[in-house]
Amino acid sequence: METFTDLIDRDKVQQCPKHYVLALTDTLNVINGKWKLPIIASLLHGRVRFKDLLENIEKITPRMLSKELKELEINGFVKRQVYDQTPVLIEYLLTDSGKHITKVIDAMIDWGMIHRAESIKSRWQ
Amino acid sequence: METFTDLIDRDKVQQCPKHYVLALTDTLNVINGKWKLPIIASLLHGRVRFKDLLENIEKITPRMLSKELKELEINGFVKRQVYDQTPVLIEYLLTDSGKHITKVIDAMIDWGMIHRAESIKSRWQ
DNA sequence: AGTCTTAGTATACAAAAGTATAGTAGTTAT
DNA sequence: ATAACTACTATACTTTTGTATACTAAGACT
Repeated sequence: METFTDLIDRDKVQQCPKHYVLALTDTLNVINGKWKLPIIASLLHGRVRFKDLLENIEKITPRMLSKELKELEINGFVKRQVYDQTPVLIEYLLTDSGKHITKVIDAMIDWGMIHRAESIKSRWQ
Repeated sequence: METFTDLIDRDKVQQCPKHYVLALTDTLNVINGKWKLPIIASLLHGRVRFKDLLENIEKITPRMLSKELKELEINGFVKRQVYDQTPVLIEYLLTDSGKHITKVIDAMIDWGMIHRAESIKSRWQ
């Protein structure tokens, strides 16, 4: 597949297709904000309950957790599963799309680590 | 190098090292907000002047452009070069780190496009 | 002297994101 | 009857992010 890097290399970025821009802003929306990545990290373990997320993620309030989970669900990133027991059991889990975001996270960590190394180096030049 | 995906696969994410988290938030800080990616996209063409950025990036105000460029400069992502001519010429350009962010952008576009395809599919199931 | 250009800054405001704290509904346990 | 647990919601507030509009400084141009 043709990548963004390819487009840049050929100095064609001005014609960067709209579906690329859409895909990019989609991804940004999914990971952006203070709590999205911590939530995703917690869900990568498997199915988790509201209460456990509240405990695992330091300092998040129920309001923010509820809001973010709703957004992630609407965006098809997270599934909310209700088990009709008593007491009611509700579990959150990542969809397949949700699981695949690790590729993006890897690329981000990769860049971030190289970038840190380079900014330290350049301070001593 | 050990990736985030590796950590998840081995169910070890709880011990996810701090430098990974730092690298990840660094990257997120660089690309998030409304204007960062449009500015980066414009700078990928080469050296650009303030005025040209104002024209290339639709609807950005000089205040926001100035603010974002300063942040990107502080983060070692962009370089500001002053040519002592008359009239003064100032050019902005990406550092090497800045250029390499295309890898992250590629991963994001990739995920975004697959995710879009999957959410459309799942609507008809 | 007045206008143009470049590269911004200043001030005030609106909107979005996040925080703090308390409360609710439906059980279950004592 | 009262207390506890789960999964939230409500209200009010603060902080951050972004917008609108106008202005400045320094030289060049006429």
